[in-house]
Amino acid sequence: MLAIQINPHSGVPVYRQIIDQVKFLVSGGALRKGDQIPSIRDLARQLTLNPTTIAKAYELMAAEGLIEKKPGKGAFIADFRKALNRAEKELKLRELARQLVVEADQLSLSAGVIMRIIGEEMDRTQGNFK
Amino acid sequence: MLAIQINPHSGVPVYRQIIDQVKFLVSGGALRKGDQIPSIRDLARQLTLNPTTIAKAYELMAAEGLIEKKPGKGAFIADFRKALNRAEKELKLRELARQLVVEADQLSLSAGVIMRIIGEEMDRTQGNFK
DNA sequence: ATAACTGTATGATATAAGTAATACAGTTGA
DNA sequence: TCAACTGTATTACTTATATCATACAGTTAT
Repeated sequence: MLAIQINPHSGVPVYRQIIDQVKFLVSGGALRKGDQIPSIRDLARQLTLNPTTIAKAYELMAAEGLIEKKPGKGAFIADFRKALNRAEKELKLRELARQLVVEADQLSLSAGVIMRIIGEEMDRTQGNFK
Repeated sequence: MLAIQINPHSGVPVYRQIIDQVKFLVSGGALRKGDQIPSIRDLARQLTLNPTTIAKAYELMAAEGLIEKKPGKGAFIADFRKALNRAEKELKLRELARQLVVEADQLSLSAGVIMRIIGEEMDRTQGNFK
């Protein structure tokens, strides 16, 4: 059973918390392509939430290409890496990069520091970087 | 006069657009520490918006340490780099870095590609990186 | 075929976010 | 001093967000 913990009083919408946690689990390798995640209703019961709320999270994840929903079967981690081509991926990342660079510039952190911090975060993420 | 352009139909709240543009102008060197920015009421007139909306943007920028508001005088770009110490700065940046790394991992972009894109964005930003 | 499961669609409701109207209060500089 | 400027505070209004209740419709496996 998937270990999803939500905090209803965190201020972060629960549907967002669900997405973040699934992403985190995928990122850490706990969930892999093809793995089944709980059905909308199961997770709704488990978290004592309305199924519509879970459906919203799943809907958004499916739109991102993170999962695939199969009516009658369930929801599965998708091969989302193929959903976007190389150029689209880079564009998506570039947005985040620009945001980070602008922020870093305003903090007057040097290029070296920025690169070090990113490197450290890569190490911390148990993804494909090791 | 400050060149601030807002788009009321972009979906992005106008107070946020204002903050983003000021940050952009600071980042690009068009605004420097000590420079005066328009008074709340001036900008409100200029953009045909309620002063309260501008006040909100200024309030948030002041809270971030980006500007200083001086009643009776106006608002000025602050020496915000001194507002945070080194550790706080890095912590702030680390948050953005983690977000970027998780995203990049999910897109299965290599460390090399990530570093290249960030480098390119640094070049693009006319900040202190050159 | 049909019970038990999947996700889907529609509408209601409560809360928060964004913006505005308006009145307030302090600072400046002739 | 006082007119003309600064930012501030309170309140109201509108729109968007988040969640829920409930009914719908397709798929599966016995």
